[in-house]
Amino acid sequence: MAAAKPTYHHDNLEQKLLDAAAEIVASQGVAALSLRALGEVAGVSRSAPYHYFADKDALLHSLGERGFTLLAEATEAAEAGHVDPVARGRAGMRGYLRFAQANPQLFRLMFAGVLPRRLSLPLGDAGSHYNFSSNAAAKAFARMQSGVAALPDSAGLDSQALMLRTNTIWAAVHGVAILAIDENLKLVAPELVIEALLDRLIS
Amino acid sequence: MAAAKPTYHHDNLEQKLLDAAAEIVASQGVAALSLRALGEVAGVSRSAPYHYFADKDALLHSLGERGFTLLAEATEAAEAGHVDPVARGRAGMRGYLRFAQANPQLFRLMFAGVLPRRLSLPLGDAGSHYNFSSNAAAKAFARMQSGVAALPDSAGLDSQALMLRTNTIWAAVHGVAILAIDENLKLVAPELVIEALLDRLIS
DNA sequence: CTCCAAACTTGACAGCGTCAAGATTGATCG
DNA sequence: CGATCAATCTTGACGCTGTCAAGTTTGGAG
Repeated sequence: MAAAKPTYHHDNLEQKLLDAAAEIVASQGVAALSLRALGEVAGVSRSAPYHYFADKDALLHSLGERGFTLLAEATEAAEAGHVDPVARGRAGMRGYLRFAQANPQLFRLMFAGVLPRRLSLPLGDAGSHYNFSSNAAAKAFARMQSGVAALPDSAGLDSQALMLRTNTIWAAVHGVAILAIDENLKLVAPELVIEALLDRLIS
Repeated sequence: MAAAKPTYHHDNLEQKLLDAAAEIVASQGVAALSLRALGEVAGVSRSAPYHYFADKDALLHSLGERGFTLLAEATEAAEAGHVDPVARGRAGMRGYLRFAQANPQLFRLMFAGVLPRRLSLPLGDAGSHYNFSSNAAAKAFARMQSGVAALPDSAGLDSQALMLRTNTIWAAVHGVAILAIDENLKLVAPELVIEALLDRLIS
């Protein structure tokens, strides 16, 4: 048992706070996350987080950022081992769905419009900009885009057409993920819906 | 100017409250909706709503219910005039997207997982049940399903296959709508994405 | 005219995010 | 070793929130 008395210096409290916040969100949803409960879990007072996050929104933003990094890792891991671009693409999309199912509360947080302060980030090399709620999100999208570019049917597409195709596939898969975690696809397994979409969209 | 003094009996205060709440949500988002502000707008005290709604969640639930009714009306209006099943289906989906774009905050509320107390409603005539966050949502889905059933490619599909196809189309369109209202498709017009999906999914 | 149940208000409480002011600490320098 | 300081964390306080209990007003029935 560590001291129950106030301790003033921790190491890496920022990470500890993020971990605790992630656990609360995962288990009870974003609505249940209060700075006071967070402090209690992290063994720290209610306003300690203000030294690392400007306000609660900034904390949620960091949580979302982490989420997009995890999402990118999950799809990357799902693609690993596949060499055929079509197989890779399909595997990645299945990974996207599985991530959402495994982290429903986090996924909702990432896309529920809760995240403030969207960033305008340079995307690709054309100097075009893409509004994303996080830096990691932009990277994840860029990865996805290069995967789509590698598909046989994408040969010869100009950048605008490639962007359209990437958005199309993404939107479809994302729709399945969102509806799946809200249990709105109950009568049909989400995996079946994903396969049906991939059959039509990826080749 | 009506009396500034407390008035104790209004007519149809429930509707007045819902209207005021809808306006606040539409203009400032669900996070800005407080019962106190609601009471002020409706010219009533802070706890008057408790006579019509068990709590704030119940009020949000009613707002969502109204949203699904409006969504159903919007898609129905979009389909009106088209006789060809394919044209009807495509028009309905375009209406779905336009509704989301015209009512982003409401649409988010309907699908953000904010809505509590999902209902388990009988769907169709097979005695199967479908979890929906509102009664009107179930009706809207049933309408959509009958539209999909009318498509030429749906001929001979059993109920499970038909359900799969409905879910597939819905998920794809819903994904576009959700990403569109969060401005994540900025580099490509959402309308283009919808058309690309309808080309692949509806025929 | 009286009375009552429904409609609405007021007072109060705990919990929330946030800020200002104070307490504690490990590190640095004489 | 002892003093000093900036970084770190706590405590107190404020206004806002959802919610409930108790009180007030009202239209209508008897």
